[in-house]
Amino acid sequence: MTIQRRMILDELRASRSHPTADEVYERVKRKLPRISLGTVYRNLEALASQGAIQRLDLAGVQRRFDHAPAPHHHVRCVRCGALEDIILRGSAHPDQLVQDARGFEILDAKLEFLGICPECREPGPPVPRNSHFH
Amino acid sequence: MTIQRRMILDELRASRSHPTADEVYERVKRKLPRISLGTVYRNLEALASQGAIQRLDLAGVQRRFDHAPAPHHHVRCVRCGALEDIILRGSAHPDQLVQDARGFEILDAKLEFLGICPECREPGPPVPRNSHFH
DNA sequence: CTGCATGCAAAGGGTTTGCACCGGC
DNA sequence: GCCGGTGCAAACCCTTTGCATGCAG
Repeated sequence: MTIQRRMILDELRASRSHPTADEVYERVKRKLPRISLGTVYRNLEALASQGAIQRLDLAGVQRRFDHAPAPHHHVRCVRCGALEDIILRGSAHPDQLVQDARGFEILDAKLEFLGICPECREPGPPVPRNSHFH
Repeated sequence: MTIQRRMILDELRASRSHPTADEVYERVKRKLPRISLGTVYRNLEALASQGAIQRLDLAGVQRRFDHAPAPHHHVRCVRCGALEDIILRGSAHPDQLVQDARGFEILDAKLEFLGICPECREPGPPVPRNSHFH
């Protein structure tokens, strides 16, 4: 556990926003100005593979990282791209949703909701859209 | 509807495999040797935005394209990366799964299952793993 | 001393874009 | 001729990687 890895983990835990690697990099750089983006990627990867954090590979957008290692689901705002945790009604095994699995052995499911966040629902200046958010 | 766009659409419809853009490119190139990858991307994008086909932005992998414009769900093999359509038990609105939406207005959900495909379940030479497939 | 993690920069893969050209109208 | 769509290549973004250096144990 180097000082870089420590700061990266702290920064991630201090943030609720599921930051991207370069967001983590920008924040950690305030305290460790000589840290490199490569180091951030390497440490995020290492932390994820040891189960301390979670990689979020979401549909069609840049990868994000989650301080919480346990799997859970997310909502993404289709206007501004904001990403938040979401709470589902039940925690049924994905198998229970499947009628015909085409012979696959189902291990897991990735469920991402799309919607409009509270801020974007309010009237106001239009948020610049990004095709990735659809 | 240029000849290029026609061939791209035909090739996609002839394929069940949800090909990537470069796979479409390789296949169409057999009949139109001078077609460029840029043209393939532009036409896939155009076809998708006019609703003739569907872009699949899946979690953590290269984008794929689906000849079927209607939304449906998929299974991805975590070993070989194969992607197939899947049939769910019901067609409940995603809202019904959500207990706390954090103020979001839920519009849609992207649901992707992960599993092992029939081929990869059989004993045999191990399929080279790709970290993207997890 | 040894070795692993770092900083740096370059490479890599997938996708988008600028631009000149072409071909149909 | 006009104009949109093309081919080509370069640019782009995110991510990974090779390498020499440096710090920790």
